Amino acid sequence: MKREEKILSDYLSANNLKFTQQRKVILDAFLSLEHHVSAEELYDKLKKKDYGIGLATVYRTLNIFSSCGLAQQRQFGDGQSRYEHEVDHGHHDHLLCQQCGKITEFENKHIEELQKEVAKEKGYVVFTHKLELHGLCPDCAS
Amino acid sequence: MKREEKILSDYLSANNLKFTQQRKVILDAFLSLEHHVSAEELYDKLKKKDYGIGLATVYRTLNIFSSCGLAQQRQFGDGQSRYEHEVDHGHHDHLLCQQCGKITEFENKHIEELQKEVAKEKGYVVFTHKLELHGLCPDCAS
DNA sequence: GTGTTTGCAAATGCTTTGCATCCCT
DNA sequence: AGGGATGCAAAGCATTTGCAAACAC
Repeated sequence: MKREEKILSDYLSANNLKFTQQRKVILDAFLSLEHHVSAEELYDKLKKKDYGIGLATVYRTLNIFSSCGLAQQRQFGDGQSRYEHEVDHGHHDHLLCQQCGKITEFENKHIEELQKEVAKEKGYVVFTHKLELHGLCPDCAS
Repeated sequence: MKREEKILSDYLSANNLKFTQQRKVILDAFLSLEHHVSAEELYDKLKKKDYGIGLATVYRTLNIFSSCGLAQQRQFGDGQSRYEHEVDHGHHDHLLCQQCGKITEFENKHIEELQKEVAKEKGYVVFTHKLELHGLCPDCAS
């Protein structure tokens, strides 16, 4: 059994929820897609395979994935939520192209240390952060 | 005439738009409120004064403010947009309390320099950025 | 005057919910 | 058997849009 499947399965049984066909199918589709998937995109992918899974179920399932740490929900300002895999995919931030919509990930330990300092100065206890750099990707910039 | 009023007035005439009563009233109310106002909050404030201004007009006007640089639109993930004054209020980032919703601003030149380095490494041209630190404010943390 | 703006209500787009039925455990 | 899960359609929100009347220039 895949690691992600075990995480989901454990979470479900711990909360008296059920490991249904749909949840398994949606998990596989979610993992097979690139990062930053919207509910609609996931639903479209499933529709092609004729599983008869409804959009509402996709939303409900993605919320479960968020709750058990399999996915992280993000909003980049285009009006819809996007979901990212969390397992085997450590924390990172995003570069976003305003023209073509491309999303590039990056990580910078030094920035994160400075964030901690800022939080400390202001007396905050910080659990997570979001950093987005908006501009043009290499292709669109040239 | 206030500086903000001149900015709006210039923008409107440059675009063949009109400086209406409503736009003036909404501008004053916007400036009088704290930062990070939602359209609904601004509308509620105006409703109390019985100007008869509709919510649609508030949205339309806030979009104009965004276009002429008087306001910046932000989404903190609670499902609605918030608008900030931009004039006399340089760039900054945010600390957000998950418990009470308090928003604290900060600025850190060093972090911004590192962001530029990251962008350069990845070949991006960056125009703006958003950095949010999510956690507990001093009051809620204790 | 004329073309923009307004308020209202209706429409939109994303997401959630109610409900009868279905399916895990 | 029984309580959670599903699909569908309807409801909810925040935001936008269509339209006739009102207004700025």
